[in-house]
Order: sequence, then C-alpha cells, then structure tokens
Amino acid sequence: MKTADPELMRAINRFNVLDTIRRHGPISRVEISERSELSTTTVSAITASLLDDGLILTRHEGDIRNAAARGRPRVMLELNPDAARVVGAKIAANRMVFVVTNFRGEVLSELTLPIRVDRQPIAVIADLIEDGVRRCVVDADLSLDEIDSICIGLPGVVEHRTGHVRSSPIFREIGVDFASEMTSRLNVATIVESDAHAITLAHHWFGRARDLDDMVLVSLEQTLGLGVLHGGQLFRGAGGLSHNLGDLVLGVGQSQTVRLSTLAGESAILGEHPMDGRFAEAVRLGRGMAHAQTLIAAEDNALIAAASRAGEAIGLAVANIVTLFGPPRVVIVGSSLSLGAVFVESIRQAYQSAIPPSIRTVAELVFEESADETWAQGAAVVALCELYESPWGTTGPAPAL
Amino acid sequence: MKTADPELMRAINRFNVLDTIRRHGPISRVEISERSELSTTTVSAITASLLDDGLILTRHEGDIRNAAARGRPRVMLELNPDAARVVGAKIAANRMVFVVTNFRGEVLSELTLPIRVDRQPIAVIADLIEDGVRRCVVDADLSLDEIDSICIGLPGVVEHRTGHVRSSPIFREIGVDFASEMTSRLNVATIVESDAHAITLAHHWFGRARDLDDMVLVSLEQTLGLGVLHGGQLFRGAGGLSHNLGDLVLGVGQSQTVRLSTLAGESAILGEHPMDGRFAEAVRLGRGMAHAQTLIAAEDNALIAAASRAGEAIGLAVANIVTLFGPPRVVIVGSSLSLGAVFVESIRQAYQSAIPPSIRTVAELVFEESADETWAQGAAVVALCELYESPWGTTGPAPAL
DNA sequence: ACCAATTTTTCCCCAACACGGATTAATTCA
DNA sequence: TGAATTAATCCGTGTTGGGGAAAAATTGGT
Repeated sequence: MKTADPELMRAINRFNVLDTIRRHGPISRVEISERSELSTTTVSAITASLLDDGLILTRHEGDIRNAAARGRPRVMLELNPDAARVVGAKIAANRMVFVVTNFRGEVLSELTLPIRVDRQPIAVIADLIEDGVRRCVVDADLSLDEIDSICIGLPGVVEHRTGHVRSSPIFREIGVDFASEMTSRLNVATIVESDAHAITLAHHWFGRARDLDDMVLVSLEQTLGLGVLHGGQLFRGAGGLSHNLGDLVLGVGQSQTVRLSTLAGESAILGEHPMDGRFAEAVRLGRGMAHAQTLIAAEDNALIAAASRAGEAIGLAVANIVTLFGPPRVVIVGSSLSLGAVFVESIRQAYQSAIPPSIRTVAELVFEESADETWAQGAAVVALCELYESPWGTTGPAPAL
Repeated sequence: MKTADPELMRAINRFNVLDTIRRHGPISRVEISERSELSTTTVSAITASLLDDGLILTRHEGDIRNAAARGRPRVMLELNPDAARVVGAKIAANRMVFVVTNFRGEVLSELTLPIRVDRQPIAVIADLIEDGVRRCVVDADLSLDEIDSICIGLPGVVEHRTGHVRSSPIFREIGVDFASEMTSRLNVATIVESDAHAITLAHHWFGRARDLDDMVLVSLEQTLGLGVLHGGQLFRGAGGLSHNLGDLVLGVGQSQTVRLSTLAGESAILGEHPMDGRFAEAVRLGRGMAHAQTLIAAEDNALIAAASRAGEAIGLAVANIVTLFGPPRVVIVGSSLSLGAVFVESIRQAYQSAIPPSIRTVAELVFEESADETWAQGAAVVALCELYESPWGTTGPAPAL
C-alpha cells in the first residue's frame, strides 16, 4: 500500500486540476473550483504552480459568459501546447503509423509507412520503428531530445508496467522486452502498450467517450482487442497486462472449443473467399476489408455468410463483456467495420439476443471505424497520461528557496 | 472526483493501519510501521487514536521475536473483538444461513433455516429474514440495537451502492429495493450484496486468498456467480453492480445462443436424471448435489455425462475470465463441487484446453466447497468492510477541545 | 468623471497531517 | 547497579487545503 503523504494529496489535486483544464478547454479558476470541488484558494495555488511550471497558459479573451457580466472578468486557463511533445505509434501487421503531438494531444506531424512487418525478426521491426519515429520527429521540425516520451501501441498481450510483450501477432518471438529495447535505441523514455488500450484512451480524450469515465472499447483489427475504462482510468488486469479478446473461447459443442480469433479475426473472414489476384493484392496492402466490402456489395454469398457469422460471434462476446463490466457504452472500432452493414447488423442482433434482459438497457453500442492516425494519437495520449502523473509535477511551491 | 483533504489522507492511513492489524494478528507498532511504510511517529499517533476509539487493544504478552531480545519489549496490538457486531446472512433458494460476528469477523452465533423461499412473495421472504436475524442475534446473547450493521448476501444481480436487487432467482419481482426494506424493518443499517461477492471477501479474509490482493472467485451454486478482487477491493462494475456468471453466453451454433446457466446451473445438471422420489426429496432439501454424487459413484451414466458437460462449460468460462482479468489465482466454490472428481476434472481439462498459451502460467485453480457458514460470514465481512472505512473513524485527534 | 456594486483572484492565518530528531520508557546483559 | 539496547512518545518543522478578508479588475449609474 502506498502511504498517504501530503505529497500524494498534492499530486491528486494537481492532477485533477490539470485534467479539468485539459477537458474543459479554456476555463476560469472559479469554474475549475466548481467542477473539482476544491476551494478557490486551493485552485489558485495549484494553478499558480502550474503556470510557474509552464504547463498552462492564461488567456484574457474568450470569456464565454454573457458579455455584459459585471465584476472582474475571468482569466481563462488552458494547457500550454508546448509544455511537452510525445510520439505515438501504432504498429500493425501491414503498416506503421506515427504521430508527434503536443501537450494537448494535437497532432503536429503524421507518418504512415505501409510496410508489412509481421514475421520479421525483432531487430528488423525495431529498426523500422526507430526510423519511423526519427523521421516523424524531423517532419515536425523537432529533434529527438525535444521529445519527452514515446509510446508504441501494438496488438497482442502487453505488460504495461514492465513493457514486456507477452505475445503479439507481429512478433515471432514471445516474451520480448520491447520497451527497454526501444528506449536504448532512441534514448528517450519509451513505453509499450496494447493498441486497444491506446485507441481506448483516444476515444476518451477526443472520440466517442469524451463524456464518460466508464466504458468498454472493442477493437476489431487483425487482432481482436479490448480496452476497459474504469473511473477514468484504463483497467489493467492484475500485473498490468492487457486483454486479448481474440483469446476468448466460444464454442461448446461436442467438446469443441473455438477461439474468437479463428471465428472473427480478419483472416477468418477473408479466408472464406478464394484468393484471386486482385483480392490477394488488396489484402497485402491492408485494404482487404475494404475490398471485401465491395465484394459483399456485389452479393458475394460466401463472404456475406462469413461476415455475418463473424458478427454473430463478436456480438456474443460483446454481450459477455457487458455482463461482466456493465459499462454505459461500448465503442466498437477497427478495420473490420468496413465490411459494412451486414457485419454491423449481425453484431447488433447477436448482442441483442445474447444480452441478459436484466441489463439490456445498461449499455449502448457505438460503431466507428477510427482512422489510423487516431490509433497513433491514442498511443501518444498514453504517453501524455504518464507525464501528467509524473513526479515532474512535484515541483513543490518552494523548489529553490 | 473526490477532493483530497487532509481528512482523506488520514482516512487512508487509518484504514491501512487498521487493516494491517487485522491481517497480521497481534502486531507491534514497529512492525506496522515497516509493513505500511509509515513512520513510527505516525503509526503511534494513529494507533493512539484507534485505542482511544476502542477499535484495538494492547496486549503485553506474545512478543514472538526471540524471547531473549534486548531493549524495551514491544506492545502487541490487535483488533478489539467487541468494537462492533454485525450480522451476515446468506439467502439461497432452499435455505437461509445467519451469523453474528464480532469486529474480527469471528462467528458468535450461527443459525441455519432449511426453508425453501424461492418464488415466495417479497414480503414473506423479508419476514423470514427478519425472523432469522432477530433469532440469531438473541442466540448470541445480544439485542438488535447492539448490532452495528447487517449485510444480506443473495444470488443474482445486485446494485451495491443503492441496495437495489436487479434480478434474483429467489425473487419473483425484479428491481426490488431490498436494502431499504430490511433497514426499515430491522431499524439497523442493512446492505445487500451478491452472495458471490460475500464469499469472495470471506476467502480474502479467512480462506484461500488470504495472501492475495488480486484474485477471482467463481461460485457454482444454484446460480453461477463471480467475484473479482482487485487491489484488495471488490471490483464492482460501473454503477456498482455485481456480475452474474450464469448470464454469460457460450454457444454459437445456428444462431442459437446458449447461456451458461442453462448448461451448468444446478437444475441443468440434475435435470438430466429422472426425478424419482428419493432424488426429488434430496433436491428439495438442498442436498441434490450430494445425492447426485452418490449416483455418480454408482456410475449413473446420464448424470456423469451431465456433470462433465457442465464442467466443460464452466472450464471454458473460467478460461475467459482469466483471459480478461489475469488473476494469479481462481478460487472455485459452491455446492456443485460435491458432484465430485468427475466434475472438477472436467473443469480443469476444459480450462487447460481453452486457456491461451501466453497466459497459461498466470493463474492457478483452487477448488473448495465452502461451508454455508462461510458464506454468511462473508456477508458479515462485507458489512465490516464498510465499518472500517466509515466516517466513524473521523474521530480527529482533537474532538472536544 | 467619479463612485458604488459586483465578481474574480489573492493574501493571511489556521487546523490537520506526516515526519525527523531528541527524549523518555522499559527491558537485558555484564 | 549501571551500560547498552530497543520501543514508544514528545516537540518542532514543513507541507497541505480551507475560510475569511482584502485586493484587483471590471460594469453601471449618476
């Protein structure tokens, strides 16, 4: 158990204030005080310290209240975009996407490398990532030592605390200490996180879950991932490891177990279709799902059947997740959504039939095929979250007296 | 977000100290200081306050260290058993069990009522519970106004925060405000909790998870329940509601969903056997599973098949739970375990085949058919946990200056 | 142009907390 | 009996957040 010093108290309140400023745009001290239920005195002290550290800025325009308000006008506070810069990366089997963002999580530069990396040796993948990061940083007119932190999001089971990759479809090896590998290569603190967790935070900050502190996200990419937001924070299993939705088992027949990934993974769906030249080409380029969508539109029955079967399986899995976590909203993202309405409707129907009546009204399903950039941005947000809570904020009120 | 006063700080440290004393028996101040990483000064202040409030006692004997230790001997501290008394109850379809415990969770009196209550109207059930509580309290030579809190554990989906029972197999109605019903009847603060959560805490305090702060418990009674301990606390879904394992869906056949409860619930297993007189009688008395065990021992093939099928389904579900929560240990309890080795082995096998290789070593499975009394004791622990954190502890160091 | 009213922000002081160092208490060993 | 040793407490310091008063910065009215 961590002891409760005054320091901890301070850290908590400081984080709350900073987070409130981040969420609610330019905001005055009084409003922070109302939202965070801290006294105006305390808010004033904390914001003074934050201003001192250059984490936030004042702005004298933009008081949204009725313009004809009496009294001293409010001074609006907002995050200082230049307080930090981070790199976020999404590594998928057939592409890598990098972004550099500022302290607000706004994208400064973006780089997509349509390279197939799965089944390459670790060293090659690390090389490619290193190059991508360096390139993207240069594109943002920065140098690497101006970067405060890096987060790499990749599919699979990742131990967040240690940066240990238990297993990933893009690695041949299992049990890779990827965080320290990249940290020593780039000489910048690098953390590794599951791609599903990254996109979960992205939706919490910018996307479909901005208003919620509790929700569940299901990602349907090559790998099936899961992110659980609980009390405004990522819920990480014991030991800090991420979940892998594809590892769930569904089947129960004659002692036959079927893993969700073999039922609803990308290869499971596309495998239903004979791989003629154009299709194979599309899959290779990572456009397999989009191409499948055109085939479905042309009433390719095999694919339609595959898509709806996959949707069914996913709908059941989502119902199970809701049964366990009871979130008010489930955000479903990923490239598989480009299969179109057949797929989505099949998920919805299976979900409806599988969700127990007593909690049928608890959760709403939201679908959105997030852009690649958003995934990388999510990774950047993971890095920013760490910065927010870092001892960096321990700039006490008396640093050099 | 809750604001971080000095008061919160105090509450946290106070709770830590109290919890350390509870866990580690009679313990000296220095050892508390080591375990909790608080300074001896602080520990001394907090224990003084706890002594003042009568929550703990000093004991001068029993310094376990080498008897020939130099220096001032340590004063051992332990929970004051008489600091509070609570009632815990387990309500099942065919029996109700009550216990009165002291502040340490030790049972002072126990009462089992082998009454079938399911499908009775709420008022009747409430009547029976009220009687049971009163009776059990009298058995402990106490009167109701000496009871500080009551917790009732029952199967189903319960909203802990509000005491709202969303659905329960023992109620005909859904959405029952049971906590306030019982509170007004007994005139003692009464909370309602899922029975699975209760037994989870029981195992955390006294049973197979004493050494762990993270674990998962699966209860196989008439209802299939789940309890997740995360960071030493019950993990309650968003909105504080409990999970119902039986609501998980497993099957994916021809758009046919199979709920776990219909595969592995008590009635699903026993329903396989023709209900002759003796068997029906045993089931009525809640000894159905034990009787089934004797039939299995006599090689009743239908039942053996049913048991192993049920075990398979449960094994899969457990594998899914481990995939999601990654606990170091899964404790499996409940009356269904009396089906015997066929059942347990079937669970183990299905689990082994379903658990993904990357996390095969994460969790160990532990089976234990807990006694009825333990369930009720668990409910008592739920009540005690609330007391531990209550503002009752807010007896500041300067109460009446 | 000036003063009153109003609202935001800061300044000053207090209570509570954890903690470090010195002090006192209670024991064993020589 | 006294020295050594270990446990527990007392006292002073620095931190925190909060309440109330004062200062600051504006608008509205006369």
